[in-house]
Amino acid sequence: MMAAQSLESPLGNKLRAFGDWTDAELAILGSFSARRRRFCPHQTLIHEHDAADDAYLVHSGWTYTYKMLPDGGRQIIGFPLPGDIVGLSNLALEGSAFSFASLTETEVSPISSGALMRALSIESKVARAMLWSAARESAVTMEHLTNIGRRSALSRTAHLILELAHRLRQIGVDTTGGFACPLNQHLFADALSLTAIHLNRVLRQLREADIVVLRSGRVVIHDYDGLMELAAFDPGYLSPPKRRVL
Amino acid sequence: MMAAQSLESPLGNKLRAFGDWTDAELAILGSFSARRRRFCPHQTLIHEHDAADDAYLVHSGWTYTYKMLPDGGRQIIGFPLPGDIVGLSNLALEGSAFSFASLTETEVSPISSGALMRALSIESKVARAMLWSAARESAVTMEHLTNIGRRSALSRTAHLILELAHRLRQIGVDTTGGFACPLNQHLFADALSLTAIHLNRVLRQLREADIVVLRSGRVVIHDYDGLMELAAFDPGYLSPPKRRVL
DNA sequence: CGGTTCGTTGATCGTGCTCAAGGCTAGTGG
DNA sequence: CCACTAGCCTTGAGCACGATCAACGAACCG
Repeated sequence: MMAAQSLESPLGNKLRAFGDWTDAELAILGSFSARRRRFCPHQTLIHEHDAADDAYLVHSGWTYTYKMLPDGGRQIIGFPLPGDIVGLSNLALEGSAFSFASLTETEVSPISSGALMRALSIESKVARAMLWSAARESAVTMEHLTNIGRRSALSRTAHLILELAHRLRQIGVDTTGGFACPLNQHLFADALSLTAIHLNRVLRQLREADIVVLRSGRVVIHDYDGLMELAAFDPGYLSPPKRRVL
Repeated sequence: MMAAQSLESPLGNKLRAFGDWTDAELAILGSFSARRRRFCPHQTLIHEHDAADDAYLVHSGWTYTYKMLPDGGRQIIGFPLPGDIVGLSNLALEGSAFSFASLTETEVSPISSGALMRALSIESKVARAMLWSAARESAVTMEHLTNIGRRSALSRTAHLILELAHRLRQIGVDTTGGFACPLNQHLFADALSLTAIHLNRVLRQLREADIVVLRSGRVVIHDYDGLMELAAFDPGYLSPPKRRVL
């Protein structure tokens, strides 16, 4: 009976294509729906930057995930619908990369990291590290999304430069004052959703303001604080968790 | 010795924050680097839409991931650096959500789905389904990124409407002719990185062209083919794999 | 009723695009 | 040594897409 329920749910519809499900497998899937919680419209289930100990399987209702910018801008990442699982990647992160809110009345099942790990039957540090790695990649993509969607050309150029500097530092490259960078302006432009011509003018602004200079395969940072402020950069989304997650 | 090597590599630097690593754990991590392949600059390692049986751990060099649009536009998703693992999510997908290319000379280790699953010590259909779910979410976000970065307001509005229609259909909602949709124009605008005012004008265009109408919580599609063409929509990234992956 | 939220329209402005041209530098061959 | 090429970078002029500011209308609800 629980089995039947599973395959007739929105999640079941999505997963039907995976072939036949044994009763044992359906029981595990069904266990995700054990606890149910109901939310009124416009409730926030996950706050950006907060620790998210649960992911959520959506049963009914419309929801949305989003990021806010310091200036009040909002970038909606997506609209999770019934059958979607929201925030799997948060389980591997110290703070959520996005906020998650109900749009209509919504019914969800929280999925704890413990329940997920038991369902996947994994419990190893390597697994946690891999999942963190995947989760970080996803957080970086979301950051790019809000960067391109809601920041000015100048600000998002600054943001990308800082992202690269921080990621290089994490793998042991000394970036004080700058770093080697083989990107030409065309690549940069395609990453920032600008034309190479306009990027060029942006780089000139950064150069003339004595903030950062790109030339011949090298990024030279003259005013790190100014760059951080321009970009409203918060490196949290790149860092490995300090406390044990998953 | 392999242990020492592991923690001094770029990946090791990133993962050091996970605490002490036992020799056994380091051996598994080290096994990811067993096979190595070298690539000249500007080689394509993963083609968008192609099956990607391997993920890649980058050892050295700069690389980039991107999506192309029919009109020749390119959206760069990110710049994987040494220590990053590229394409984990592809292992759960039938076709890669992006292309992956070397920028400089690059050294990588392919990670097969088998190797990954052994490392995570999982082998269950539930796990595959969960990982597919996470991978699809990631593919959707990348699609949003290129949508916002490289498409006109009109085209990306059409694209989002089609995404919602297809996802609803996957969970059993009948969307022929339209669907119920509680999004107001402000939400839509924030998802599309437009102002609500401009979105309103875009919606008027779509209405006056008899393509699609949004009104009072309902999307009515009058010209499905026209909408598909406007959006250059390819639903592949939403579908569950038809062949067995992972 | 007044208040609120949402949708609609107009007028104007500006960021970033397009088209076009020219300037560097490195590499190649005379 | 110079001529020539090919990439890449730089700059200018004009344009357009979408933002901003400001109102007003419609529906809903206390």
